[in-house]
Amino acid sequence: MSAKNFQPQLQHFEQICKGAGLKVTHQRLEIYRELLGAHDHPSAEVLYKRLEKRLPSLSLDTVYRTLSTFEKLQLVHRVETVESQARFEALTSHHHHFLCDTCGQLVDFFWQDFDDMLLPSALAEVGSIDRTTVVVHGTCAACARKAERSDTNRAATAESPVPR
Amino acid sequence: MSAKNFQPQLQHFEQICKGAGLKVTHQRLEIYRELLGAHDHPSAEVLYKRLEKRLPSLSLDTVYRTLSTFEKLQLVHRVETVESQARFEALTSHHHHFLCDTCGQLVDFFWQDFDDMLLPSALAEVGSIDRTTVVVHGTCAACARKAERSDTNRAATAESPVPR
DNA sequence: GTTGATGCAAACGATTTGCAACTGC
DNA sequence: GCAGTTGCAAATCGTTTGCATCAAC
Repeated sequence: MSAKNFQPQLQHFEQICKGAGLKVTHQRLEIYRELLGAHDHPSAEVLYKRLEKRLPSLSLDTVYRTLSTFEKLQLVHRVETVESQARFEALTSHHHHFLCDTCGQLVDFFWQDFDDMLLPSALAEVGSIDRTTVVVHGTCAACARKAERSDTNRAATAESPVPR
Repeated sequence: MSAKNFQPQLQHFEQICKGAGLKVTHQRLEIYRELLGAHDHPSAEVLYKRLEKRLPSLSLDTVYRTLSTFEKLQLVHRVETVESQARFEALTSHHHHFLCDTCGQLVDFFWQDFDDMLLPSALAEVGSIDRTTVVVHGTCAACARKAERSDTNRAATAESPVPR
């Protein structure tokens, strides 16, 4: 699976930790490495299950605590879903999310035209802005196939204007 | 507070319920009315606290159950935050959210230029799209004032391109 | 009168916390 | 060696569920 080494990212990781006065423990290193190799926005629990093979003594609490720490360090993002379980991703290039409201699958996508836009100027008085994401809700192809019913007008996709 | 009557919306509400074969109970009516008048995206618990003055026998479970029902009926939206508590809003005209990462305050804003955009065509193969929202993360003016430190370069706001 | 809705209490699942043992620096 | 970190167990919090009672149609 994740046979990659991620040398440059891991060096950056160590620098961030040391810069913040945090110890580079085995657990932190492995949790971060796992998240670098994961592209499915795993939850704390999913990460834990994957890691316990490599780190038998690891505890779920540590995964939770470590992810919170990483979030403060801006090493990972907590992803917005509407589920009860939070899901995480290591910081990579800026992207947006398609979220299947049926199965919860998250798909990343890029959207340069959006990233180049100016936000409405009215936001200036609301506060200062850290980051802006688009969340597209819908039904993924697999779920649509499963639910194939008499729904004929479900074809609204990308070549029409943004729905609602 | 919410002395408004919302006659037209409430009639629409009754029609939706009856159309779905659901009884128009006192609780459902009042929960919906409260949400119509609330503009702060209350959580189930907050709604419950506001309503128990008017409906002393109301139970929190009913609020949870009723909100889930409303969501299925597309009468309300569950709002994306990163907190543990879900927050709700009655459906109105389409808008987007500014979310203060410090205090959790949600501010609605409108963005016609965005709503008119075409989504990236690559999304067509991912699935069908129901709705698209922009979530702007940042620090609201009040929190920024409280945290006023030596942060000088916090001025990035609306007239610059979308961050990241 | 039926059927679905409510209130209550108990269960549940995700996340957090206090504390003693441990480990990186 | 010390401060920060971990693992464990217990607590917490939001939310859901089973069931008997109750109210809308």
